[in-house]
Formats: sequence, C-alpha cells, structure tokens
Amino acid sequence: MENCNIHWEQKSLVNELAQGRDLARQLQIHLNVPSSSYGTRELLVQKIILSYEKALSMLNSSSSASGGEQQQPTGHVAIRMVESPPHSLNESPRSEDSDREFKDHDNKDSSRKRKNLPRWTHQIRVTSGMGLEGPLDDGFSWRKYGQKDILGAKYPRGYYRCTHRNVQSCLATKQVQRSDEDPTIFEITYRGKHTCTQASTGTSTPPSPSPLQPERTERQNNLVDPQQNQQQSQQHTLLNLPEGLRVITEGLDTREELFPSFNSPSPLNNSYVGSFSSPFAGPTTSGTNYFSMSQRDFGVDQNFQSGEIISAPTSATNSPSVGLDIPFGQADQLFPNFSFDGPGFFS
DNA sequence: GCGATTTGACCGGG
DNA sequence: CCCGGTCAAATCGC
Repeated sequence: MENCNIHWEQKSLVNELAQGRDLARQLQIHLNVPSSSYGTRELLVQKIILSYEKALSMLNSSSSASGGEQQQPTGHVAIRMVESPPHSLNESPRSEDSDREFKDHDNKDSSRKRKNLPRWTHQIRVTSGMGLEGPLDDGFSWRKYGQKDILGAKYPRGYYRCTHRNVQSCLATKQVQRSDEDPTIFEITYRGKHTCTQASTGTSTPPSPSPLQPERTERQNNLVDPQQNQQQSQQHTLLNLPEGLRVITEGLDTREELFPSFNSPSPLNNSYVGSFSSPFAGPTTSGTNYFSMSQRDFGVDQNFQSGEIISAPTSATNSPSVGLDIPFGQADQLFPNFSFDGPGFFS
C-alpha cells in the first residue's frame, strides 16, 4: 500500500515537473511573440512557480513528515491547492449536485452523473480600493443559468455553465458565491472540465474589457447593466488577473485538470493548459453584486505588489494536508488506464 | 430577431 | 420536507 503511495507520488511529481517544463517552454515562446502581453507572461511565470512549489511540497511531504508546511517565499500571486474532502467539517460543503436527468435517451448510463465530477474552488479577493472590481475572466465563456439564495449566505449564488455546452457537450460549470462576511471575497467553484474548443487561433481576440458595472444589492433588480459576456480570448484576458488582486485559492478535490500535459508532447499545443489553471472567473452578472474594474485603475507597472496568497481559511489553517493533495481522484476520467481503486487509498 | 440573462418553478437528495 | 442545483419561459440588450 505504501509502495503505491510512493509510486504514485513519484508519478505526480514527474507530472508536475513536466508541466513546469512545458510552461517554461510556453513562456519561451511568448517571449518571442511581440503580441504576447505582459500579463500572459506573468501568468506563465506564476504557473511555473506554482509547479515548482507543488513539486517541492510533494518531496517534502513524502520524504519527511507530511505535516511540514512551508510558505511560499515570493510575494507574488501564487496558487495553492488545498485538498479538502467533501465531508470535512468546514461549513459550506457544497454538496453533490443533483442534476436533473437529461433527456439523454441514449445515454442511460447515468450511473456516473456529475456526482463525482472534479470540483475545485477558488476564493478570490480583490483588495484594490473597494467596491467594483474586475472582469476576472478565466478565458472561457460562461452563460448564467441560475441564481439562488443560499441558506445562511447573504448573497445569492450564481450558476454558470459553459456557453458551448450544447454543441460540444462541455459540461463545465462554475458557481460564484460572494462571501457574506467579506464582500470582497468571491468564491468560485468550478466543476467539470472544459471539453469545448475555444477560440484557438487568437486572430480576432476581443480586446474589450468589460465595462464597469454597478454593484447591486441582493434584492434590487431594477438596475440591470449591459455587460458583455466574457469573451474567450484565453491569453489576453488573462492579463486582468494579477494586478491588484489578492487571491485566495482553494482547491477542492481532484485537480487532475492540471495535468493535461500528461500526454501532450508538443509544447505548442498545450495552450489549453493555461486555461485550466487560471482560476479567475468573470462574475458577470448584475444579479449578484459582482464588480468590474477599469483597467486603467491598475497601472500596468504596478507590479501587483498587493497580490498575495492566503491559504484557504477554512481547512488550510489547521489541516496538515496542505500542499499535498489527492491527485487523481477521478483519474479514470482522464486516464482510463490509470485505475486505482485500491481500498482505502484515499478516502 | 437572436442570444444572454432573469427569475420562479421544479426536481431530487439528504 | 428543506435546500441546493437546474430548467425554461419571459425579458432584456444589442
């Protein structure tokens, strides 16, 4: 059993390093492309750093005592994934989703619904000034399909799904929930993975950032704001993310999405790697009070010094499992060959 | 007119 | 039966 663990960690470590290598290659490419934006490059740098950190944490946790949590030294934005089991004691256990069954006449294999789709949340806080913040775009186009008041939460939760769900059966969804206590924190939960092919060419990327939209409190409906749906220019919109943001990320469950480079040999075509690990979503709606920030408020030269990571408040503080995660919770979805259903492996 | 959002209804799990 | 997630008709915005 332990051998399996060790073996597994080696494997994920290799994955991590390979991902870092690919990201570095991407960065190299971007450095040669004049159209590449600063934000894009910075994002790649961040991801490379993240990759290193994860690899290091794997090494630390495996060789020495697992509890050793080390801080990331850099003051930059970093992303830390914290694994937290769904039934952990922290409140807000967004329970499994009860998806109404589809009209899938054919697919009666509804055994695995979205029951165990990968799910991870990112908590995003924006500290620049206050109030209205950014078009946090994660590079995907989402369509809002619902909004609900959640028990015990002051603010409603917005439900989004991928725009191309019908055409590409892209089942990715996300939820955006504003924190009750600190209204500047948004908790974005992603579910599923994007299978849709987004605008890959990048020829006519819509550069327009979304305009400001007034904040609206939960019950007011009259003030609707024209806001354009977030466009999918994977790379370009990503530049919104670093500046002035204070990012809290928390990963739930599996994060096998982060290893798509597993079998993409060419460094060029894993551009969609970048789309996954960018946690910033565009809470676009006027329904809940989301925000947008004008680009110019954040000088590009600001170096986002305020960017800071905070480990997730709920579980990260006391959970020793910070930094090591259960890598392939649903590995079967991505890697069918990679079965590991050993009992008690992680559960 | 079309596509996205809004919003109450509905559904299913716990 | 309550609550969270989704649907779908109405509405909005372009």
